[in-house]
Amino acid sequence: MDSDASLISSQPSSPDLFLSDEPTSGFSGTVSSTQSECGRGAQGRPREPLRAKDKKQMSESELQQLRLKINSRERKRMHDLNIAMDGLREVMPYAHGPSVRKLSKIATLLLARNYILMLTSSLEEMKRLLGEIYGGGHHSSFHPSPACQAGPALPPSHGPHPLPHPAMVPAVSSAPLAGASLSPAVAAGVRGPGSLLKTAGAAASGFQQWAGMPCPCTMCQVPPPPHVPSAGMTRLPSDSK
DNA sequence: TAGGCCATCTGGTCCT
DNA sequence: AGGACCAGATGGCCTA
Repeated sequence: MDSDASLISSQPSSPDLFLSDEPTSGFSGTVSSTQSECGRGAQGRPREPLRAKDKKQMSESELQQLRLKINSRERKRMHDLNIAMDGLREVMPYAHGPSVRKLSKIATLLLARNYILMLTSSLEEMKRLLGEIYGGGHHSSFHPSPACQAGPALPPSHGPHPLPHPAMVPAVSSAPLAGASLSPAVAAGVRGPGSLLKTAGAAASGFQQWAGMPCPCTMCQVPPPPHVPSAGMTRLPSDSK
């Protein structure tokens, strides 16, 4: 534990020092920029702990400089991750606004998963309904060709609901995220029940309405799919890691 | 005050 | 060699 690096870390650099190393505020937000900006020669080398030798050869200040550089990179990486997380929050069908507490990271991920499952289910339901409408004939207008499968299950302009979606809200803000093994706070998706929405009641009452109009999406047109919402948060085997 | 969430640092591992 | 990625540790902030 007492390595040279820990020696450095034992000298807590001031925040100013860290910030001055790289202006993260000016970062472009291109998540993949750090991966593609520098051309690196590809060569397979045996991985061995060569850092230890190098560290001993480096002076104290050089080590500190290296540490600051690495820390800065890691900070930027985490900032990129947070920006991506914010982008995910923006497209989630959840009430946004100053009066709404921001979803936590774990809640965002779980909600996103739920949302994807819901959309998948909606698409399947749409296909089924179209199949019924146009008859069961194999030459009906509805044929699940690859091109049509990418078709408009929802209008292209159908963005995220300004209000919590009926299929999403219960899963996040009140009902247990069907993962069950999550902590209550995480399962609630917010820091404390009822604290996410100051106007939770109003939001909940807007279920079948979408911006004052009947919601065009299939979730509001047809009964909720039997298997998705409740099973939305069932944990994958890999989740249990 | 305990618990949750988060940012940051850090060392290790993997990849190019 | 350098960078990305990952996970553990730590401390601060906030809320019930």
